Amino acid sequence: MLTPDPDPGPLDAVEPAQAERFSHARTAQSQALLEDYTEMIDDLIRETGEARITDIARQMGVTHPTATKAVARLKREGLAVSRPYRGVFLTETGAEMAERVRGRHRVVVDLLIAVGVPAEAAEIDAEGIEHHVSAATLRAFEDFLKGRG
Amino acid sequence: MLTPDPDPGPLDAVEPAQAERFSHARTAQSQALLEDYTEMIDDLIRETGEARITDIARQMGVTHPTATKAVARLKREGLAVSRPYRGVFLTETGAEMAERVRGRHRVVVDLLIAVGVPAEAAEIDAEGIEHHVSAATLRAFEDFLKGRG
DNA sequence: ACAAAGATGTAGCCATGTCTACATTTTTGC
DNA sequence: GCAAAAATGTAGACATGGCTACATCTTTGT
Ligand SMILES: [Mn+2]
Ligand SMILES: [Mn+2]
Ligand SMILES: [Mn+2]
Ligand SMILES: [Mn+2]
Repeated sequence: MLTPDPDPGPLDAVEPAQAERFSHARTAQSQALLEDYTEMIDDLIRETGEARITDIARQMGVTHPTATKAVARLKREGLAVSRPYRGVFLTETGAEMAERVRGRHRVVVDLLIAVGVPAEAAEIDAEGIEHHVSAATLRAFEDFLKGRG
Repeated sequence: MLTPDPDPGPLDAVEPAQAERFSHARTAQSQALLEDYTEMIDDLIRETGEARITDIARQMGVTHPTATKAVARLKREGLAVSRPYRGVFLTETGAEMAERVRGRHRVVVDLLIAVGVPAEAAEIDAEGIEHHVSAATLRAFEDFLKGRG
């Protein structure tokens, strides 16, 4: 192809950006499970003093081997530690993630409610939405909420 | 355990609802890929007259075997049809999904911008957020936007 | 018409995340 | 202290969604 641009068509210019967006969304999604488990384990520890595999599984709505595998991934990624037949604990990194994720979750729920989403729908949808809220978007949400005191 | 409620703890009441939310988010996520491919194939057909595997792959930012597998799933779910070495076409069901998904995507982007999210961040984040926006939330978004002329 | 280039198909690898089934360990209740 | 119950571990199946490598078909250019 010696003429590299034989009528680009309306799509060619937008293509790379769109592909990048899809790719970005896939990456965000791959973090979602880690974020949810981390936040939830932190919740369990705060509220019950420990996070057992059974509790984690029940809270996530999965079977216990699924929870075990998820915790294995958390450990592999340096977010949690655990020893056989003992509870799961967050590393410092994990605790920081839990902190950050909890705050973002709350802001997302509040934002949804602030624009008129019914509370129950806000709670449900936020659980998925939160993982795709970037730092820039989070900041905008916070500013919007602030301007409503 | 004869005493089935030996101090419920603050968490037990909230547990089932939370598990249900996580479960709901997982289900929504399993639809995300179908929605994105369907919308995007419809875009390609509108703008270039057809949707070839290579174009689909490039637009999604994946390799062509990945696109082929995704299209196989679309066909299996009754959203698309295709024949070897020919383009991909949407069924009536697929076209309806594309229509719905396109509208929701636009509303999500507009809502994000309306609450102050920078346009580029809105475009990026919407690609992931959209799949977790329920009918109730979408309606609220539309109402909010309406009340802004 | 035909060779080269491009598009598509297909096989098979890997990682993730779900499950069921079964084994083992720990905790509980008496 | 010990048997039963509960919790945890582990194996292995299945589905999904990425990828590379290679085979085959179609389109293009001369
Ligand atoms: Mn979540
Ligand atoms: Mn959350
Ligand atoms: Mn999307
Ligand atoms: Mn979209």
